[in-house]
Amino acid sequence: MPELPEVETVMRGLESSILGARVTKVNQRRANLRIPFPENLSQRLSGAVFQSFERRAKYIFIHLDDGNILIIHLGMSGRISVVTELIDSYKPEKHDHLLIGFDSGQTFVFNDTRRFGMVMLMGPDDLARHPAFVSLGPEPLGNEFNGPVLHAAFAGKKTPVKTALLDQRVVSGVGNIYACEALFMAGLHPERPACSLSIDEVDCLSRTIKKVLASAIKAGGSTLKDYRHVSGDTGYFQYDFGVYDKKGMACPGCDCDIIKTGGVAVIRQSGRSTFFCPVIQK
DNA sequence: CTTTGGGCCTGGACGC
DNA sequence: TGCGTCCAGGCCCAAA
Repeated sequence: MPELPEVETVMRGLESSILGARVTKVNQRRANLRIPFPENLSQRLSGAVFQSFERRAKYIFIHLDDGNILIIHLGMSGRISVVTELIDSYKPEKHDHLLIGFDSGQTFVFNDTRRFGMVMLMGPDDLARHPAFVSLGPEPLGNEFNGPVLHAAFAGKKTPVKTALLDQRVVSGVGNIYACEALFMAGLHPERPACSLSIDEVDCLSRTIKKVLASAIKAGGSTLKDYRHVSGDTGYFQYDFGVYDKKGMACPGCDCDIIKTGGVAVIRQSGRSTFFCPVIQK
């Protein structure tokens, strides 16, 4: 489900609903998701204040007042909701794996059907050394990400540009939807070897990545299936997709005859579906 | 080193 | 109605 815009939206929702709340009780309802829950999670969280929130790549960092950081990854189907209900009166639903109750009377609910999500808890030193974070590429919305930086990251990479964009060491936070959409907006064919793009093409691509991510954040992310804001609302960027999930349809940039062109095409690259317009993406 | 493929899970869509 | 197959927003690891 969640790529950068969805994770950013969830993080902002947490910020506006439980900033400064103190944990009163934790109900961990199974031993693991993709990885085991942290040891003694309940004891270590109890009494802690959720002091600030941050997104890095597709991870949410929650800074606690004891200096530790609660890290959450939503995997494919992870969903966080904050309900105005005491933890003891909340009736867990199927796939609710972690409940955190606060002194504000609210309850944080982490639901994850497929259990590809992750929860970690560690101090800043361990975080800085952790293999999941050391090799993360630049944040695409920051100034540290631009055409020259992306061009350098593509240098020597023969892998298709679409696949390269999914590599979190190249740029962090971009997933399958926004990789397809950014390439579409840049008019670039997804099968081009990453190293074959000119400076100008990569410059354009770096701008379309920023643009599509920023637009998607404004729209509150894309809801295909599981994804919801912490309030339960859906995102609506899915209505702005140019090519993703639009096999056989006319792309919005193209007035060609789809009977002749077949409309939006789908191919498989490294096991993932890539949607693109064969007419305008070269 | 780079790149690909399989595995981790559940459930929905589709074909028969 | 049921069964089998394929597919899905991500990430990690083994193998080539």
